[in-house]
Amino acid sequence: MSSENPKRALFAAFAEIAKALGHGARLEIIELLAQGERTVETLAARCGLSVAGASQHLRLMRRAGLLASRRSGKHVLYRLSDPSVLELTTALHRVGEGNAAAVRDIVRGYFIDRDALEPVSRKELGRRLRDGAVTVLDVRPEDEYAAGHLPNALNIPLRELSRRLREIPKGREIVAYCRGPYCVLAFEAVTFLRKRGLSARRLEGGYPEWKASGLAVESAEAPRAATT
Amino acid sequence: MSSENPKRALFAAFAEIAKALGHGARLEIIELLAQGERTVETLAARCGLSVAGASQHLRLMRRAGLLASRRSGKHVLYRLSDPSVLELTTALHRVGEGNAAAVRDIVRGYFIDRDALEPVSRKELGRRLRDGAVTVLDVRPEDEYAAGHLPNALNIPLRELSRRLREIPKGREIVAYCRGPYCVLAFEAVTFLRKRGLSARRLEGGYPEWKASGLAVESAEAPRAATT
DNA sequence: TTATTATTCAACAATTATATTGAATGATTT
DNA sequence: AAATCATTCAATATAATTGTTGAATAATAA
Repeated sequence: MSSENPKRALFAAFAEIAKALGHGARLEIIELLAQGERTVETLAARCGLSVAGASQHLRLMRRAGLLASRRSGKHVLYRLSDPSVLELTTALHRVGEGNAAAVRDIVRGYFIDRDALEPVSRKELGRRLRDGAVTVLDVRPEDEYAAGHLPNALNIPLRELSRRLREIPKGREIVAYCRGPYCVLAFEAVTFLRKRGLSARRLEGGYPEWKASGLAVESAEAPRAATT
Repeated sequence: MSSENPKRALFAAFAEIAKALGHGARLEIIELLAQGERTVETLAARCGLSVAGASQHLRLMRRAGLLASRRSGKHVLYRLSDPSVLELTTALHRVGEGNAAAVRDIVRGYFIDRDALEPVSRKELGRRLRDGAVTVLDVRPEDEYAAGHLPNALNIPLRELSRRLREIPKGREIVAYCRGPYCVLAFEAVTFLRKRGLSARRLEGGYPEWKASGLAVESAEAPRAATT
C-alpha cells in the first residue's frame, strides 16, 4: 500500500476513494444513504441490485472510507461515514453540470425545461416558512420521510400523489422536495401539480442538502432506521 | 449512453467523471495542471509516464470533462477545464483525510509530524505580507514559478535550496509553498531550513489554492506555457 | 518536398472490476 | 438446539481498464 514514494502512495489512496465513486449504482446508494441509515436489503431493492451485489458495493465503499456500518439485530445499517462525503458528491455534480457534455444533454432532455421549474432556494423557503404562507411537500417514500424531513412538511409519496391530492391545502403555494438535486421525484410532482392548476415549485436540492445547511429538521418519534 | 432511466443515465455520467479521477497518475496530472497549462511531454516526464501513456490518461480525462486542451505549434497544451475540478479534488482530499485509514497512515508516516510543520493560513500570510515582515519562498521548479506565483515570492527550487541558501534574507521568517496540500516540496524545504537554524513555516495549500482564493498573483512577463 | 518533432491511435497481453450464483456466517426467534 | 433471516463470502465467467509497443497524424523546420 504505502510503497516507495509517499506522494505516489497518497495519490493512489485518493484514487481508491474516487474509484469507489466510479459506478452509477454506488452513487445511487450514496444518494439514498444521504437521507439516512439503510439496510443492505433496502438499498438493494431501491437500486435494483441483488442483495449480494449491493453488499459488494457497500463493502467496497466502506473500505474506501465513504461509508460506515453498524449492526442492529439481524440487520446491518449503512450510513455515510462523514458529511464530507456529501460535499464530495456535490462537487462531482458541479463538475458534471459545468463540463461533461453528456450530463448537460441528459439534464436538458429529461429534466424538462429547468427554467419553468426554477427552484426555490433554501434561504427563500426559510423566510416563507416563517410567514407560514407555504405548504412544504415531501414526495419521498414514507420511510425516508420518517427518518427525517423539513419542519411541518406534508408527506405524500409521489406515486400516491394523484390519489391523495385532497390532503393538500388549497390556495397556498406548494414547495416540493425529495432526495437531492438529481432526484426526479420533486420534478415530477411539480409537473403533476401544475397540470392540476396548483401553484407548485420545487426546492433547491433535497433533504440532505437542507440538513447539511444546518437548517431545522424534524423526524418521527423513535429515531429508528427504515425497515422497508 | 442516455438509456432507459434518466436518473440511471445521470448517475452513470457522474460515475464516468469519478472514474476519471480513479488513478494515481491522473490525480498527479491534475495537481500539475492546477499550476498551469502543460504539454503532454512535460506531464509524462513529471509523472514518470510514457508519452503515449500520458496521452491516454489525458484523453480519458478530457472526455470526462475534467480537462481541456489547445494546440500551440507542435505542442498540445492541456489545462483544467474549470475551477470546479480543483474543488472536486479538494473535496476528495478532505474525505481522504477524514476517513480513509490508509491516507491517515501515509500522512502520519511520511509527512513527518504535522504539528511541528503547522501551516500558515493564507489569511495570516496575507496580513504579514502587508507588514512586509516575511520572506515568501516558492520551492517549485522554475517553469511552474514562471507560470504564476505569489506576490514577491523568491523562487528557489527545492533541489537548489542547499546551494542557494545565501539568497534568502537573514533574520526574517520564511514561509515556503509549493504545488498544494499534498506536495512534499514545501515540507522538505521547511525541514531543511529549520535544520539550518532558520525560522521557516509552510503555507497552507499551495499556489493553486492561493489563486483559487482570489488572492493576488504575479507571473513572468509573457504568459506563455512551460517548455520543459 | 522531405525530415523532424509532438501527439495520438491501434493492437495486444496482463490486470482488475463486475455480475451472478450458491454456500457460509452471525444473530435472532421458536 | 433448530430454524429463520439478513448479510457476507467464494467462485466463476464476462467485461473493462491498464501498460506497452509501434505505427499513424499533424504541425513545423530544413
